[in-house]
Amino acid sequence: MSATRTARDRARQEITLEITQAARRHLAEKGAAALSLRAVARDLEMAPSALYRYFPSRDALLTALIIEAYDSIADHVEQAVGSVPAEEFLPRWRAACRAVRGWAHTHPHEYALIYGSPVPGYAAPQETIPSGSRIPLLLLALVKDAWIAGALTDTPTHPALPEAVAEQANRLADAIHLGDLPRPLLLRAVAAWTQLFGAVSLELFGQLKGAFTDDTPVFTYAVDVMAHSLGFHEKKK
Amino acid sequence: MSATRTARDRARQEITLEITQAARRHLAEKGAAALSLRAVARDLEMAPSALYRYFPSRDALLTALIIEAYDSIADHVEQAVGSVPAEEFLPRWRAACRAVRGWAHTHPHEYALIYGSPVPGYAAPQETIPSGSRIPLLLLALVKDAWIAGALTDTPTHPALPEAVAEQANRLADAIHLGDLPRPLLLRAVAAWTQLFGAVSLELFGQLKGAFTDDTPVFTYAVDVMAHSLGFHEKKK
DNA sequence: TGTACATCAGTGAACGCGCGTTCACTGATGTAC
DNA sequence: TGTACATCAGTGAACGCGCGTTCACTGATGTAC
Repeated sequence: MSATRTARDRARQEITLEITQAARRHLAEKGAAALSLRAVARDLEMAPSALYRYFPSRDALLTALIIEAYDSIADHVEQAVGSVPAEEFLPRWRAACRAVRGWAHTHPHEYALIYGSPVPGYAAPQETIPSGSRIPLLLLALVKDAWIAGALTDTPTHPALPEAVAEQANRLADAIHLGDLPRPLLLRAVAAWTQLFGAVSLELFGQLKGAFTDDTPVFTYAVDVMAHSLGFHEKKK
Repeated sequence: MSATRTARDRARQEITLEITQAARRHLAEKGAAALSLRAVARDLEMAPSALYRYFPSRDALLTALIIEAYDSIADHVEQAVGSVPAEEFLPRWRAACRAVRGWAHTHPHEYALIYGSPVPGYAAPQETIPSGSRIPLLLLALVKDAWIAGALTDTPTHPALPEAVAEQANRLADAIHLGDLPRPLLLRAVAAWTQLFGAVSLELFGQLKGAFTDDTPVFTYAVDVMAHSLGFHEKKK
């Protein structure tokens, strides 16, 4: 029967897991470029050819790791946001940003794999999109929730939206069901997203080296400036 | 005499140039990871070992390319900014941002080399810092000039600067002689810088894929939002 | 429950590739007298 | 100006490395009767 799990099935699942775990360890320690099938096989004391029973190619293994990494950071952010009461919008926003940076710092190579320069000779397949979209969707949802709850200060109307921008904003809003979320707010949320990842990337990739002795307060402040520009604010007591 | 240039000297200089040019071509076509000494040597129809007369190692060649790339983008931005009258601050800002994105689009692999994930096994030496700092310094100078000219609207004071942030801002201002440029303004300029590169990187590295059908107007709008948050504005006629 | 065959995991050797770097060498260019 | 020696560019072979992938194979597990 189809529900019966044979010993083979079970072994297969376990070993697949062991392979991705070993691969993730290599990725974490040396980075994506140093990740080779042979190295993973050595780690597991298998013949290199044995891995081909589990992954059809190195690229397939890479894809699995990319999806894992996206899910790992998204889980981390979700968990951080979830630990703040739902109506505390500003703290939720801060928690999300802090979680992105925190994960990046504890998983630098994984971060580089998904948000750094594309791996040479590797084209990310469609399968990575759902996991890769989780964080931007989460950030947009956070903004939308706050807006619906009436918790944002008046959205700035300046600068006015040129036609072409409004069109792009409408398309995106339709695609991901944002309803009538004000378009300037939507665009600011996208900008906040780009800034968040820009700040983390520049820091992690060494571009900020020398500018500050401690990047943390600067990042935290930048997050608050972003939050402010989105209309988040401290609750009145 | 020391001023005399022998044929050997001249040849050496020319060939060094040919090597970096060939290397840059490889970099532009296939990316940094595919850049090998042997491939460059093949291109120039030299023995691979001959390159060691010009560069002590592959890493030295990479360093040369990194510096070239930083200088290339900085030249491009400087030229774009320079072609706008000095007192037109908002147009200058827009020109700078557009130039960064434009260069990134025409030189994607070079952009990835300098602003993407660090090349595995390669640690950027100190020598790259002066060239790498040119753009941030240029952006900060632009903001400072506008401020000195009194061309910015009142700098927002909210959110207030926590002590730790003020300290970092002061250090940076001292280090690069920004005088009494208001600290919130300075920090917003840094944030604008991170957003600029964040937007370009996310777009170039494929994270925005699917969100918009045309990224240009969205980018342009984001630049104007940034400019607005820095106090840039259209001149009154 | 027992047997015959099909499926599948894993092995080990091999292929063909490209890489950075070293080394002893040849021959041309530069320099001191 | 001419000669003797030193410097340096470039060659070609070699070293040692690691990689992804293929293939014919053995032996264990699963399945149909």
